[in-house]
Amino acid sequence: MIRVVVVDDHEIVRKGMIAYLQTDGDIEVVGQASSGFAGVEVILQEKPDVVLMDLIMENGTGIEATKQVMEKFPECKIIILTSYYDDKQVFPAIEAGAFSYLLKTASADEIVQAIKKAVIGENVIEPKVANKMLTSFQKDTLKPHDELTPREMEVLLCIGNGLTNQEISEKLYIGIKTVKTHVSNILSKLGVSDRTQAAVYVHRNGLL
Amino acid sequence: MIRVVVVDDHEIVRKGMIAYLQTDGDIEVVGQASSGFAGVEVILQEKPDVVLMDLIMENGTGIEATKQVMEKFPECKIIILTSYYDDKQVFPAIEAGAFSYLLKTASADEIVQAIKKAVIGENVIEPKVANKMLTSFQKDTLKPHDELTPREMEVLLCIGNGLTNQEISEKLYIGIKTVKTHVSNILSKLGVSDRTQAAVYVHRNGLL
DNA sequence: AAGTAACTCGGACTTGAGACGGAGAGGAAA
DNA sequence: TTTCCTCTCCGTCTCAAGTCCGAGTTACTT
Repeated sequence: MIRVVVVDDHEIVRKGMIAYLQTDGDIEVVGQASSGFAGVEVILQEKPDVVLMDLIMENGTGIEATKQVMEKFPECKIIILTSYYDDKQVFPAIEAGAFSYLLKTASADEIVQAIKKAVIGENVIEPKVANKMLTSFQKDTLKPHDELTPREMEVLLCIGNGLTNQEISEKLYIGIKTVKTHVSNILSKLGVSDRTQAAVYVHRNGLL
Repeated sequence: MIRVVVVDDHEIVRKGMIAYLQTDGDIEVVGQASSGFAGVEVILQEKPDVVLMDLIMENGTGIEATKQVMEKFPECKIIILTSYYDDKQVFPAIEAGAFSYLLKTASADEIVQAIKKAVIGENVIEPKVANKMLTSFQKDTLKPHDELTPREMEVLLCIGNGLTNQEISEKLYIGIKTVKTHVSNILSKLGVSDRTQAAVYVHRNGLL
């Protein structure tokens, strides 16, 4: 039997969730709470295998509750349930030690599956959230030129080939003023101060 | 006996040379001429083993004579004798088929040795001329930046790192005017038109 | 003694580069 | 619809860059 605690300040959500979970023969709801503060008490007392935790609550956020639980009871698998995938608290929740991260748009069955996976060590991350995480992690290894627009990249490569603004404007069939605008944007995006350094950047990063 | 023909428009040189060569028991002077034109006639008639040919003569140059002889009598070893090592006709002479290339500053004994070496297939090239030939051959594989002075190379590498003239002047403890002078010289030596192209050159040739 | 090459600097000059601010057109997403 | 991004372009302005000229200094070679 999988021992579960449900923490959510919306009573209707909490009750409904519990009712559904009880229909599954492998799951036993051993506790519930309507705030993060109360949730920590219940969890530390019942020592459940899995916790379903709402992220946004009136009395103490899910983040704080998660942190406190992980400090004293790190074996616990906390599944975060939230309404918005672009919530700014996604990453703090992960950092706090949440094990899985689901949206409330997920079907009841998905939630059950997430609980069962949690006990065997598999975490479930909502695709859109996973995407956000991925791009976030990549941001550390993100090269400055990745934020260049396609047109700017074209111009940058021209600079890397030693072309002047005039030559670039002729090659790309645009005005020299436009080239200057692109160059200015490129320089500030790359964090360099002139085209020569931009050319050096191109070759140092093997863009050619 | 080594059969030799001497071609030189200066009578005193010709006579002196012949007189000296005759003192060597292995050499026999079988003909002489005071112009390239006449020289060809004598050579084709006498079929000597070796020819001592002056490069600069009034009637037909040694170059032309050498070419004509090599066409009809290629086995002949023609030794070019000239006064100046930086003569512009050095390479045309070699191309025409001259076998050895000596300066008139060479000692009489050196000339005799050159003759004896010629018959056994060894050619003798004046060191300075050889040097000129070498650097000439190397010029094909010579990178433009090889002719940069050490200081210019320093400046070029700075450019390759994206430094401005001001920054270079501070790094090398010289005036910005001096930097500009170096940059100008660098650009013309590399055959590029601005510092950006110079920076590209640096990276394309792996100078950093 | 004379020549050559490298390094240094000066002044005057032209021009390309880049910054700054503004702006319109088109497309994609909320 | 509105917002946002991209691409496009304009004018103005400042300054670094580069050219062209000359010139003085070493140091090495002839």
